[in-house]
Amino acid sequence: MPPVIELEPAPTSEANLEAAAWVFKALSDPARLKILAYLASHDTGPCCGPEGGICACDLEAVTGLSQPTVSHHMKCLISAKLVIGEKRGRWMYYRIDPKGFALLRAFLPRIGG
Amino acid sequence: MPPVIELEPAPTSEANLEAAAWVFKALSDPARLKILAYLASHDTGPCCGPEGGICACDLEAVTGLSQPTVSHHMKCLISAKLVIGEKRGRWMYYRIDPKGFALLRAFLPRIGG
DNA sequence: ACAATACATTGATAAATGTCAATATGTTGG
DNA sequence: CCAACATATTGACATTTATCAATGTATTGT
Repeated sequence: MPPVIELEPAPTSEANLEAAAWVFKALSDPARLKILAYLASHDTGPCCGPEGGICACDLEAVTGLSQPTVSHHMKCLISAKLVIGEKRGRWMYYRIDPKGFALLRAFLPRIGG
Repeated sequence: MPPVIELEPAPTSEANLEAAAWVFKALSDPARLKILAYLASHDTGPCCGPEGGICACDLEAVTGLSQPTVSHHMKCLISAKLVIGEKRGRWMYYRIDPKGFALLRAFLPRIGG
């Protein structure tokens, strides 16, 4: 169960360590990094046309993983506030969520980065 | 087994995804984040005096974990190039390794950060 | 050389994770 | 309403992970 991810400037409290750890864990899988890299570098995918953006089936193609596995990864990325999912019609469109990355940028200096 | 972590500017190749994922995985545990935060904010610890720096037994006190568990975590952080360990006499002294963080800073923009 | 110290390694165990097949849910077109 | 489609959820499984107790290794002080 994901911790509640607050976006405060954050002392290094226990709760903040867990929130940051959760974001890092979401980033600790190559498939999820590949998904993020694709989202970060494409506004549209081949599946659902140039209108919508990037949908789940695009990400199946990008990763070579099964549909349930992609769905699982997206849930993980969304829970870490790294991705925003928006349902339009039958499709889920995904895009980068800056909130998780903002948390990372705020947290990294506290651990040496 | 950890991937070989290269420090090249890095296209989003499979090898680079795995290297970055390995660093993120090292950061995905609250105990390791607490260790890094301590290393980043202290030049010396109470155990081995003001001379040496921060040794393993300092980190046992900081984390409340057993000695083998701390040793395991340090091995993980070192393999990700987030920490440098130096043995002096009986003690292992640890400090932040900038290389892992440099890899992160180079990689984050590729995934939306 | 010996005892004590500091850390590493091994072995064991419970919990979490990534994956897919099967199934369920919700949406659209006819 | 019904069939087809896109995605989510569930269940199962193998793998990985975090943890500690027990033991091993290396270094120091006497």
